[in-house]
Amino acid sequence: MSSTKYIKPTESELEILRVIWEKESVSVREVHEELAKTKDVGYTTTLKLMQIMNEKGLVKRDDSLKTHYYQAAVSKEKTQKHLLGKMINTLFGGSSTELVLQALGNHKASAEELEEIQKVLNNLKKQ
Amino acid sequence: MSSTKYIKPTESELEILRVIWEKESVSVREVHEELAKTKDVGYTTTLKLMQIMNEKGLVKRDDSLKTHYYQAAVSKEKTQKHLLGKMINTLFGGSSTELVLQALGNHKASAEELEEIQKVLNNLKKQ
DNA sequence: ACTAATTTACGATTTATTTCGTAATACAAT
DNA sequence: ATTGTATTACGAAATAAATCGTAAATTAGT
Repeated sequence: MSSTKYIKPTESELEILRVIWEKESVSVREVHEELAKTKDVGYTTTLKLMQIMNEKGLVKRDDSLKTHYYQAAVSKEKTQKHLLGKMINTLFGGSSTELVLQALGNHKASAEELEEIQKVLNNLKKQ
Repeated sequence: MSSTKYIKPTESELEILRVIWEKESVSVREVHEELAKTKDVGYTTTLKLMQIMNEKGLVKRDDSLKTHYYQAAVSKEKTQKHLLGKMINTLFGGSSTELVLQALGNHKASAEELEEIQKVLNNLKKQ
């Protein structure tokens, strides 16, 4: 029954989520300041997007004070999982292995990272 | 100089590309037939999208005959690489390892697939 | 040549997303 | 209280993406 239908964040919403995930609770100004570092965008644009995200249920808002504070309502992990799953299906014919091989092939990982992957691999092999 | 600026396919364009990548050369009808299996969409919609994709340079078109034939102008591998890279950056903080771990954790792979991954991993370790 | 069937071209509409201006509101400082 | 400053609310405009109807063109069958 849980009816937790997944809401796919748009590109801009994702940018905002990334900032929010970094902190516990943020004001629009803080998010905007962060976005403005890499992007030329107006304050009210950020505000509007965050309002929309609130309506969609992507974030939660505490409006008890003048300055509203926002928190993520969707976890980074769940979102990653969903979008990754979608990509696997639409772009890698449903094969996570294909994606993993592609990712390993094209981006260099450190020795430590390789060990981490090895561990996960070992665990999977046991089963 | 090659000025091959990467064009990001939209969702619908990607659906079409997937069909085209399967075959060498396809007509709009073939693509549409394929899409219609999973999606309720009109023929002219598919046609229009393919025309747009042609303008964008995502596909090439042979219009020497009445029925036009389309080929992919962007390879599956390059597209995968680009979109994957983008996702790693925007969603996994630039760490391909994080993505790999997430992918391995959430989708079950067969023993053969695990071996394939192991091989790649071994190669990477050597270097 | 005529008709029917299929295809492409064109353009309009709809829907989603992004953007921002202006007004209203709340608070702080004086 | 009045003024200034920062914030939110609202709505509209701009842009991008997806959809489809209708007309024109091409080909095949008769």
